[in-house]
Amino acid sequence: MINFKLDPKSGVPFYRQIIDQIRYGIASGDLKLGEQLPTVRALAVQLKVNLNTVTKAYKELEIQKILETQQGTGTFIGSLTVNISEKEKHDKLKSICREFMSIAYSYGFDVEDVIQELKQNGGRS
Amino acid sequence: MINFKLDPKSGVPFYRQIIDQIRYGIASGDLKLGEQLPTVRALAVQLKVNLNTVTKAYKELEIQKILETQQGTGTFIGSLTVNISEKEKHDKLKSICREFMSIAYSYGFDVEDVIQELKQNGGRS
DNA sequence: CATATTGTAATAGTTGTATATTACAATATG
DNA sequence: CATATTGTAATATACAACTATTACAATATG
Repeated sequence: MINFKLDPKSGVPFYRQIIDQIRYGIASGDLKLGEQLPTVRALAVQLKVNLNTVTKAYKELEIQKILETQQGTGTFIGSLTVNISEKEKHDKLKSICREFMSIAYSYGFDVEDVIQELKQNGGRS
Repeated sequence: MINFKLDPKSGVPFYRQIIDQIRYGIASGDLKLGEQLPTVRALAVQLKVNLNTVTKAYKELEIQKILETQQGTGTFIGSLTVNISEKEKHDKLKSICREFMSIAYSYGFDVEDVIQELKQNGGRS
């Protein structure tokens, strides 16, 4: 199961964030074939977004055969193997890091400060 | 000087990508105080986006005192100083990093991945 | 069978993003 | 001074994203 998390500051549409997290979850083996995802209503409540937003994400993945849905039952991981290219992964990492540093910089931190902190506490503190 | 690049697939608005790249550039030492940025028109042409889009990015950074602009002359990296106490600063850094990593985790990236990326694009100068 | 649960659909309204276009204002340059 | 260059402003248009709301359809459950 994924620990879904939305970042409102990222500029990335919510439904895209949901889609990506599911895709990355499958690709990394974190989500397995047949596993049930949260219901559209449950995830909407959890993420504090509208029902339609979750629905849009699930539906797009269903069209891509990545998810399988059954009305009245739920939404499940389909059998389609998800491959995420190294380039796409790297682009995503870059995008996340840029946003990270953009925020960090606004508090006066530079890359070294952040690296130092991450090395020390692993972001857990 | 930054090698600006937009990723239309990322979902991040163009103007936000421009902002992030500039802030990242400063935080990584790639952009130095007083350095001139491309003119709004030049960057618009280079990135193949509308003049207004670049303007929006520059203007927001100007409001935040990160850039300084002079009509007829150009746009330059300003001197943003942040004054908060050391303890407050460190607490902030910790909380930012925690937030960073929780998002990175949801995409399957770990601390090492992030550190690696930050080192790559920050240690270049 | 009755009811709850799950996904689906449709409509309307608001906000944000980006484009195109035109024009003006301030500064630099010859 | 004349002109080019740079940032600024204003308007209109189109589309995407998100929300709110209501209702329906298919399946599961007691």
